[in-house]
Amino acid sequence: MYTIKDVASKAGLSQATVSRVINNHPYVSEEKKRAVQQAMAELGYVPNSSAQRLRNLKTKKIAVLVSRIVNPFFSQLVDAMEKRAAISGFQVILCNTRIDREKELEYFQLLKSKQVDGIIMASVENTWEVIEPFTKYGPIIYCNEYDPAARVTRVRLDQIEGGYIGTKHLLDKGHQKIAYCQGNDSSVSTNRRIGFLKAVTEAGITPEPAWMFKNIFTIEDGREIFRKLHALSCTPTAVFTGSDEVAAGIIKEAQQHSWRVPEDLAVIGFDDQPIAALLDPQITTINQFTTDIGITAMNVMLEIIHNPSVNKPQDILLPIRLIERQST
Amino acid sequence: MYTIKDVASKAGLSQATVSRVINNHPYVSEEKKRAVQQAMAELGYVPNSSAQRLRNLKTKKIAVLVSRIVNPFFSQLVDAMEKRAAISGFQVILCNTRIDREKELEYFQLLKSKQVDGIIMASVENTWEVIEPFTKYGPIIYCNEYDPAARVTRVRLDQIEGGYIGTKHLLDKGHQKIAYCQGNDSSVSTNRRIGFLKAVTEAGITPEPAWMFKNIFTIEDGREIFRKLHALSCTPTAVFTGSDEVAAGIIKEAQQHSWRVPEDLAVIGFDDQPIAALLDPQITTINQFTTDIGITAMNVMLEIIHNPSVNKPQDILLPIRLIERQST
DNA sequence: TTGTAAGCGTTATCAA
DNA sequence: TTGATAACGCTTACAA
Repeated sequence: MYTIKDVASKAGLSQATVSRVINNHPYVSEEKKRAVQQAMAELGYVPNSSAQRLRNLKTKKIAVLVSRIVNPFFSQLVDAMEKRAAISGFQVILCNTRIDREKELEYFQLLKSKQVDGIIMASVENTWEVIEPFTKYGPIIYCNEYDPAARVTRVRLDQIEGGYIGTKHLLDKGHQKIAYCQGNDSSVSTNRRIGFLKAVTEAGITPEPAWMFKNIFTIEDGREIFRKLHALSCTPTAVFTGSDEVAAGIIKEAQQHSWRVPEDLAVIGFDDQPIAALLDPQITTINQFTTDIGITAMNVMLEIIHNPSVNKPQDILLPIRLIERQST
Repeated sequence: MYTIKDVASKAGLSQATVSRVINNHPYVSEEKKRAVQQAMAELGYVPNSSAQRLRNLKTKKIAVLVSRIVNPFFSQLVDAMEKRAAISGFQVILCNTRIDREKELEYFQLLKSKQVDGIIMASVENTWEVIEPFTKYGPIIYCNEYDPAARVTRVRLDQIEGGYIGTKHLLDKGHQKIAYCQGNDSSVSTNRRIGFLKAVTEAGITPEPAWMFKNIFTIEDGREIFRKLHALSCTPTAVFTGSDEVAAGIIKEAQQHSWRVPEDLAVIGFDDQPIAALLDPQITTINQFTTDIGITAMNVMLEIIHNPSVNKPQDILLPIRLIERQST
């Protein structure tokens, strides 16, 4: 492995001059600059980034925490973030928490030990009390998560609105008996439920506890939900799922039990994943403009890193939209 | 930010002793060990990893290169790898090349500049001639890619067999006019084509050039393919797609043109992604045991990092299997 | 415009 | 069993 010293002696110059060339400093004569560049090329020299970081305390890396990378919403989000980051020469470290509090905490050490310049949390497992102490080691922002207690910048959708318009749509279609699925007790799920409850309450309906489900994430979870509903004496006529994957699972299982969708059971998804437009019936869903969220969040993070004084908690809301298809 | 110096003076000991405690060296008295640990805890000290790396030339990070993270095959693969890596205290850096040669090359700098301990290539854009020079900076292995010229360890599936059994299945169903889609000219695609050609040739069929398509990746690409086939005077009765996403696109577009699948057009996918079992008709596909590939590849990489002398090119083949559903 | 040299935080060698 | 100190490779005052 060649070092800056090797380049310097090969070019017959000092390390300082080589360093200046590497970092594009002014006040280097064209002639020496060329000599250095040639020496670097001949040796195939690449600066040791650990040494650079030790000096600069900058890593040009951003950690993105997601709970389930296999969820297309998250992989699309990470894709968008990575694209934006690359333009500014930053790399993304994918941190897959698997909905695990402890694992999330481990990832915070990345910030503490200066392995990343900032953290974007596209999922949040721990409470703000636990997370807050880490903010002094570097910027942390929330993306698509909302915790009223958290004093951080967040880029998000109005999930209350999302829960509301989705439920309102089912009510408008004449449904009175509506089941409700959600993931864990994240802010996203909690706010969607607030929206859901707001809509049904406005319609003068009392939500049925037996139709409210938690910790529902996957296609298989969706299938399970249908089997549970099917076993009840009194079944709902519609389901708000909070996820296209869950919706897909419910729909397939329902069809296998010879139920018609939406006639026997209306199902509404969330996210507008590719799958939503492919099923038969196509799934009515709520579009989150995933790419926009990712790019916006990364923009904010890069801005904060570039100019830490802008790191005042902001609340950036992006639009949300119902996409009516055939499953409702 | 606290350093080892702060811990040392707080504990009234030398930096060397603190370092020994951090690294679990022998010959530290229990008493001083406790003193150091207490000092570290009180300060909330975390070692600066850049400094550690500069000394050790170890990063505990592995770069995983994929061409499209939004492809569920890759996100599942990365998920499996990350899971295995985490068990050994390693982190995965997700490198999304977007099928871009230049971008892939940039990621190789990670190895050269000592930012990762190794690279797993789940996609390969450059030729072996271009990649080979980087192998002297650290271990590089191929995962699910096969280039006969490449002198690297590879964990892979027999893609020739995959192409063969998929095509054989269509032939067994009585199809004589079979179209063929593939991605770019990667080894995966190339080998599948070899298998495809082997099967049709054995059946005494001459492949029709107008039915052979390249650079087909997405659902939308699949839709486009159907429109192209539809416009031909002589249309095939079956399509080998090389991807469940592409298969899904073809099927949906065909249905929108009132073609029946599989009666008017049989379609076979690849990967056994969740989507394959959800469409109507469910997609016949070829299972790649994604999780197994990911874990195996990561196992191999960790072993090489742990003991570089084992880095002799091996060829590890994992099983492949046809999953017959309704689209053929 | 260039060079010298100190220092970033850690670990390993050597001496005590 | 502990401590002093020299690296690791790089950047940046400061001096020339």
